[in-house]
Amino acid sequence: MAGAPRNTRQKQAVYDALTCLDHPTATQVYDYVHAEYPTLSRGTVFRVLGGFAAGGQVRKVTLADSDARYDPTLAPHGHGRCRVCGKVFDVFLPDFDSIARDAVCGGFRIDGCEVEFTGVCDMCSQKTMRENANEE
Amino acid sequence: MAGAPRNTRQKQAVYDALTCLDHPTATQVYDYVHAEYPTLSRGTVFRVLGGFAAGGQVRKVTLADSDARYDPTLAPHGHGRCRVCGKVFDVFLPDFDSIARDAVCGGFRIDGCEVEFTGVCDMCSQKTMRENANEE
DNA sequence: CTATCTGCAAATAATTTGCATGTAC
DNA sequence: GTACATGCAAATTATTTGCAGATAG
Repeated sequence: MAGAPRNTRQKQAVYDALTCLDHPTATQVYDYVHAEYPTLSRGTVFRVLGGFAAGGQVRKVTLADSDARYDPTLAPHGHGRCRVCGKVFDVFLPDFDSIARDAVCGGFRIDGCEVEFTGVCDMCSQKTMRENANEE
Repeated sequence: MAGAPRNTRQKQAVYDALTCLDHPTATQVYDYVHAEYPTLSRGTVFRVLGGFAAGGQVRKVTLADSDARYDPTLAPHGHGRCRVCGKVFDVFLPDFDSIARDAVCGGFRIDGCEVEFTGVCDMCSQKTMRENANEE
């Protein structure tokens, strides 16, 4: 049988990066931790993140038009992504679980649900309005 | 300004593949069309699929733990993915649009919503039940 | 004709993996 | 001391791109 995972400086650094950064990709995590630990390698970052995801300590989030992101927030929630600047937001749905309940369909036993909203964030839509005003 | 897209044998073959295959990845489309047109290249498949997606003729669907898939069904719907066999199902939600309405949050202007359910499909859960029965 | 499209091959870029060494416990 | 973890580099794989020649309209 497999032994217990061990606590290492590298795992701690990767986890810390997840809480400091905002829905980072593996590469963004690597850049962050590599600045502090120059020998911490890409392979380790991917392995550690994969281990966290498999162990349920973090959620691996796959959104359209971007690499996999890692999210330390475990409470059920969806994500919004700004089509303009790419920023990712947590979206806490008022009645998340009912979405799955309503969608049950013949024989498919649902045990998870990911929701992604695309749109334009506040900052980007204001910037667009300003630019349109200048053109007229 | 850009001229109108042209109709080519290659585009037709790629679109046909989308309707024959079931939520295929670009590589699955390539394998399919390449069998009939041995010179049709990977680059063309990716370019054609990207063009279809940009033009709104097909939906590019990004699910967890798999490459991008392409879906010719344009009516709003979500997707279910079997964790065991990987099969992808269309899931027509009873009140899809209300999900987005309920989730509006400060300043983020939602214009699209993707929903992915994970679970176990009918065939795989029956197989599991059979295997458990044999062990006892 | 000519702008768009395609084939091909090379370039990117994310992620995975093998293996020898390091280290948590 | 031993099993798990890391560093490094090479391998894999999806996707993109540059460019010269083909072709739709």
